[in-house]
Amino acid sequence: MPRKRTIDGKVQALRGFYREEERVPSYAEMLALLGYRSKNAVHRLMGVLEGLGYVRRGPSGKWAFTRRLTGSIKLLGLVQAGFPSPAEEELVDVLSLDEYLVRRPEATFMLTVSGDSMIEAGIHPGDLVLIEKGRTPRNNDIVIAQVDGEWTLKYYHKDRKGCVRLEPANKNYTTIIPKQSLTIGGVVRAVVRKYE
Amino acid sequence: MPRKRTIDGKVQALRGFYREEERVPSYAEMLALLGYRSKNAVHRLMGVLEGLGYVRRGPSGKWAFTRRLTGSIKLLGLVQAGFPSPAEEELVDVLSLDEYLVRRPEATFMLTVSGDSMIEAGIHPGDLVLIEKGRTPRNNDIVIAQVDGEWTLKYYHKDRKGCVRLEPANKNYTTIIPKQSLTIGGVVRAVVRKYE
DNA sequence: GTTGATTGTGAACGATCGTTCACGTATGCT
DNA sequence: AGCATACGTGAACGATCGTTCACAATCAAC
Repeated sequence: MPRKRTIDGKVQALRGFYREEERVPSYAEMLALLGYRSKNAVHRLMGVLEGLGYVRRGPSGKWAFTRRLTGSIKLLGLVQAGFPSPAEEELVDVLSLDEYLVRRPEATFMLTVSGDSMIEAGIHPGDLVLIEKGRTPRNNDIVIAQVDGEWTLKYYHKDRKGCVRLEPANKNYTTIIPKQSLTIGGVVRAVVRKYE
Repeated sequence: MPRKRTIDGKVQALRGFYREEERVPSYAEMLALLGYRSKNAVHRLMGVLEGLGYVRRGPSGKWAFTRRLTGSIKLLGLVQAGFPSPAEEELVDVLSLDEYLVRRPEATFMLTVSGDSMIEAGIHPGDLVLIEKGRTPRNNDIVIAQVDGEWTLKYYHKDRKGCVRLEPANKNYTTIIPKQSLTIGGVVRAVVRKYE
C-alpha cells in the first residue's frame, strides 16, 4: 500500500504542474517537483506511469499526459451506490467533458437556448446546447431548424413518405410541418446547464 | 485580409498539431509545420500570436497554448440572432467546457442521476450532475444530501430559525425535513445531458 | 524611385533536453 | 544471514532546444 500512496503523490504533483503550465514538465522540472535527485529516477517513473496509463508517448515520441492525469472531473457511479467520503474516494474514471461530449470539434458549437418550446425535454431557457453540424438527423433527435426564416429547437420526425414534422416538447406549442423551406442547422448532441 | 487569412492558416496548423500531440510544438517542428525555413520566423510569429491571445508564456517562461487555440467548442450567441453559415461563421468565443464548468477541480466530481425527484428542474434520470464539495449551500441551491441513510438530490432551503428543508422538484414527492441526521455531500454546479 | 517598416533567411550561441551508463542503497524473501 | 530485486544516485553523451545576430526580400506610402 505504501507503494500506491507514493505513486499517487507523484501523480498529484504532476497534475498540479499541468494545471499551472498546461504542458508536460521536463525531466529536470520533474526532478525538483518529485523530490528526486537523478533524472534516471524520473525516466524510470515515466515508464511506470506509462504502464499505469497516466502518460503516453505521442506520435513524435515525446511524452504527453493522458486524460487520466489532465482531466479535471472525477466520475462516480450512481447516487444510490453510496457517496464518496473524502478518504476512500474510489473513482470510476477521470474524464474531460470536452472529450466526452464533442466528437467532431470542427463541426461542433454551442449556443444559448431562448424560449421554452423544449422545456418538457429538460431544455430550459438559458441552457447551453451543443450542436453538431452536417449530421443527418434521425427520428426523435432534437434539431435546430430554420422554418420560414426563424430558428428553433424541435424534435425531428420523418415519416415513411418523407414528410417531415417538427414537434415541440411543450403543450403550449404546436407541431410544425414546414411548408416552404426547411433547413436543419444541426443535431443537438448535449445540453449543459450551469448554475449561478 | 490576406494577412488575416495567413494567420488563420497558421493557427489551424497549430491546432491540428495540438490535437494529435497534446503539446506545444518546438520551434523546429513549427518550422516544418508552418512552412518557414528559419526559426526566427517562428519566433516572431509566436510574438504575434501572443498578442492575439492564442499563446501565452507559462510561469516558467515556456510557451503554452490558450483555450483560444486548444479549446474545441465555438460558442455562439442566441438562436434568434441568426444561425451561422459555414462561411461567415462569426464566433463569439472558443471555450473549454471543463474550464467553464469546473472551478475547483480537486473538489468536483460527477455522478449519474437516478430517479426523477428533480425532473421539474430539468434534471432527468441518466443526466450527469457536476457536484462541488465543501461549499456551503445557499437557499434554492440544488444539493446532494444524505437523509436518514439515503442520498438524494433536492432543493436546499434554510429558514431564519436555522431549520432546513429539502424540496423536490416533482409533485409526486414530498418535502423532506430531516429529523435525525443531515449530511450535505455537495452543491450541484451544473447538469450535463448527452444524447445517444 | 526612394524610404521605412514588415517579414523571412541563415548561421551561430550556450542552455537544456532525454537517454544511458555504472554504481550505491535500501527492501523483502527464504 | 545471504541473496535478489527494486529503486535512487551521479555523471556523461550527443541532440535538440529557444534565442539572437546581421542581412535579404517584400510591400506600401509618398
